[in-house]
Amino acid sequence: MHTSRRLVKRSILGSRVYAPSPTGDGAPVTGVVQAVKQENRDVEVRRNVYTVLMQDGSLKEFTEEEIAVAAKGPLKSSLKLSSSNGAVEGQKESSCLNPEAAEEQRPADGKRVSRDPETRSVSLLEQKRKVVSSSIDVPHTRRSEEEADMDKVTAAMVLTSLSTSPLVRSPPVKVNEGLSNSWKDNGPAVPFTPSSNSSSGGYWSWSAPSDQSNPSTPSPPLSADSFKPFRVPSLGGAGSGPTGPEDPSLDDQDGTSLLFDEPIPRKRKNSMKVMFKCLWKNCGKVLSTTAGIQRHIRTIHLGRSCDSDCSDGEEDFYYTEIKLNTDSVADGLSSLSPASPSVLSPPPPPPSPLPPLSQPPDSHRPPPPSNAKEPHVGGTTPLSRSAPSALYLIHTDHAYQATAPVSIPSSSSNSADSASTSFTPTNSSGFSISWQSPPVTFTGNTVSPSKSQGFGEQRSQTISVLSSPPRAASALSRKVRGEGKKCRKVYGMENRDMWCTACRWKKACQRFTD
DNA sequence: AGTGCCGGGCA
DNA sequence: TGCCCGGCACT
Repeated sequence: MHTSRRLVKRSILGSRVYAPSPTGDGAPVTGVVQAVKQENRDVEVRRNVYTVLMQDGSLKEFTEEEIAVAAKGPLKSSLKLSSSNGAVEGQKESSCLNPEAAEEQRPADGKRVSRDPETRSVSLLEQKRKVVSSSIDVPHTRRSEEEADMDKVTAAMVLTSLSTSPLVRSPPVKVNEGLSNSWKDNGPAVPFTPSSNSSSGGYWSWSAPSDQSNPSTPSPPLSADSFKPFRVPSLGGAGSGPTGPEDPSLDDQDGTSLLFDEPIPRKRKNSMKVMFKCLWKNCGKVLSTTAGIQRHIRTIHLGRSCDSDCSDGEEDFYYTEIKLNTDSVADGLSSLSPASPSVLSPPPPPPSPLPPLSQPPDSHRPPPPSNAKEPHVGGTTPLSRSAPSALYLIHTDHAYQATAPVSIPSSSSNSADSASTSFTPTNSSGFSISWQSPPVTFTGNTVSPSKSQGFGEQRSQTISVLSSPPRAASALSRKVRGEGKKCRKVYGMENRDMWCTACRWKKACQRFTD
């Protein structure tokens, strides 16, 4: 309501209108509204004067009534979104606004935007503002009705909310309706095109986790009813042209949607697991359910203790959906750090920057999970903090081999060092893993000093590993895999009887020692 | 998947 | 102790 009102008010510029002929012959002429100014002729009656650029290039001023009469109806305004020159063909008054909108135009509305005459040259920026403001649902609750200088302030607010909100929102349905009515015949002048929209949205919003320039509770609580209409067209809405209103449902099912409706677990690919990652600054909480992540955000970050029913939906801004390949990453997540993907897990540790200590400067740069779909979060994300830790483990797993007395490859010296600092077994054989959550992660694929073992077996053995000196002797004694010929290769399986006994017994070959 | 071989079971 | 094999690491 209020939103549309404002849109109406602002959108008159650029409208093509009929105006009385300046020659007085009665033949209406067309012109484009260039500016609106408000005349306060007396205290009570305020009237708008429209500066219209006539076809002949002259500028004329008309009162609202004059234009309205000439146009056979009240001066209607809709979003006159036009290309750069503001020329709007074919939209004229045919842009049928609902009576309510028309009514908003009346002088009686004391809150009409006072348009400075200097704005008669409608700049590109102005046009863009209109585009933006028409595409974005700015909840009226955030805006004061007393805003006098609407254009700039509104635009600023819109931009601000856009840039800070992790969620790109779509224009409210009402706006779309208006648009579809007035623009349906107007292909090129689509309010927003896929490119423009996605670019703007992608550009501003989400660098969220990495870009922490908007640390303080960025995005406003938007009214819940504005959610659904909005979330949709942001991505696919424009692809099919000016069919904005129909898009929502379609886009909602878009698998690549960045939007998260409450019933998230809809269609999931077999091997994909959907998690929800907290986007709060320095928080990387990953939970498996929307309820969980919302609760986390609500309680931890928003400081609200109440239940979800008193939520205004603000939590939605602070988490994102990520898809994990359950074969690899998710498994690592769930098995290595069981605490994280759990709804019931306690709140994460107080937000803190990534511990530089635990991360060797150059030895590892965990590639983001290939299948993890994240909304262009640059660099290391909270997720990648946990998931790649599996890789980390795998790397360090080689450490024990490197710590053989013979030589220590420099590449692994880092982990060896960190091992000595973070965890110091009796003989520093590669107990290096020292990243964030100490005990739990440690149980993962830690170094098995003596011999390789099954995963579960390693887990069960963790205690003993911690409590007793690793069997370094046996670990180190494991022969480096011989590269030379072995009995099996030489004689083949069919001549097994020709193998040395060791080979026959699956022991280290004694015949072809390296 | 193939290979090397460690750890452990069994007689 | 000899023999065998499960299973892991590595290629």
